[in-house]
Amino acid sequence: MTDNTLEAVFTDYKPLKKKLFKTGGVIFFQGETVKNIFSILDGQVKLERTTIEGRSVVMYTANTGDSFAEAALFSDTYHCNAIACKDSQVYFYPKQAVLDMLQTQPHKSIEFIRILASQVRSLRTKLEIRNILSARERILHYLYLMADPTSGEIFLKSSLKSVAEELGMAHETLYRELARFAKEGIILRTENKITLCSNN
Amino acid sequence: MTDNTLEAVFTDYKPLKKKLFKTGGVIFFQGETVKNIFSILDGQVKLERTTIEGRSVVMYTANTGDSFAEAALFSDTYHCNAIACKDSQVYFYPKQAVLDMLQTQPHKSIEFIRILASQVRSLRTKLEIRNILSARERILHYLYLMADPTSGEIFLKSSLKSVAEELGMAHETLYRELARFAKEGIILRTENKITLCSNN
DNA sequence: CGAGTCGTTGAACGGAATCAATCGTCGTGG
DNA sequence: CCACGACGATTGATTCCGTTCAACGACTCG
Repeated sequence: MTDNTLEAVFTDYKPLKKKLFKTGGVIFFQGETVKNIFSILDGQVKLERTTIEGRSVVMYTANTGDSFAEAALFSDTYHCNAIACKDSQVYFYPKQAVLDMLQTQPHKSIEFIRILASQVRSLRTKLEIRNILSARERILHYLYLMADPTSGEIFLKSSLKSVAEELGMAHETLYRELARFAKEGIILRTENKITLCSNN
Repeated sequence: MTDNTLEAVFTDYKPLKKKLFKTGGVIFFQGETVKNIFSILDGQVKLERTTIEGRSVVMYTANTGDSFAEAALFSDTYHCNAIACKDSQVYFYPKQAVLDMLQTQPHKSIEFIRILASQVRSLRTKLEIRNILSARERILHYLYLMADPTSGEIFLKSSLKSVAEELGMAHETLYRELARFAKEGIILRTENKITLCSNN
């Protein structure tokens, strides 16, 4: 849906470096010098940081087609760890080459701005959802935002468990509330589709 | 701290439109055609959306120096409402003029990319904090991120109440936990400063 | 076929929201 | 100038919602 890929920016940048990371493989560590930014040809990568107590906190989960660490273009070191959570094919874009390209090719930088702007909007939406304290209303608002405006249909691309993670709640809570919504007739559920029943 | 202002991008863009909005004044509504993007000379503006039940949810609070609605550059309509929550002086940057400028002046577009990248990083950090379910640990992690790495000092720029809002919890909870931290000797509190006691 | 994961539901506990009351400060207008 | 209202900070009491622990079926994959 959101077209977050850098590939459009790099259509004619041929000498791409590509590398396969096994599940658990480290693309970079927090504090390392920034040499590249990345996009995922296929797989999944988590950006995470460690808390004082040593627990890891997920900042962002990048999927196939997404780019990540673009924000590091203007930073000397990475601010988090990047770990492959599936076997992943990852493209490397050297930082300096990217900066040069943006400097010299206006339409590429506009495209890059478009991608970043789309990321900003998507992140704001996620934060907006988190600003709702009640789990029930948070889920409802999420469904409302995700649903097709006319049909009210939501096609689940990912597992409910990862949706729960995105919503910032225990997955059990999501299951329970969805069951309750279904019982109350607010939603209809099939295999991988949820339909919002608009009875206003 | 984060230099989110657009002014650097517009140093030589003279014919600025500036307007004063009283508290509660509407800069734009969701659904309106995008004509401008904005920055705040002085004041505070909330970007919000309405839920199905009619409650308003804050997406973003922009303060003096911040720009907002830059993500709307690539959108036909605004995706949220913008309301002044203090009397605010707001700069207008016509959308098309901005796009033209980015197209023609590479160093400006690089600067714009830098601003957007910084916003992405800041939003990711906020989201990272929200991924911690326990209020206690969330506050602790927030303090850790905000503190000066060497001195452990945190200077409170805003009210604790707005910090609580940013952390996504009731303000009473924040007060209580801070009091508890102080009692446990984890932090030291003075008027507008919190110091993390590093006893690892 | 067993290990791993998702989806689902139950039970119980605890933590965080909510309601409420007080105090101090600041700005404003009569 | 002082009273009043608004708001932030703080703390207490209570309620309830959501986490956590637990158990089970279904499914996939090696």
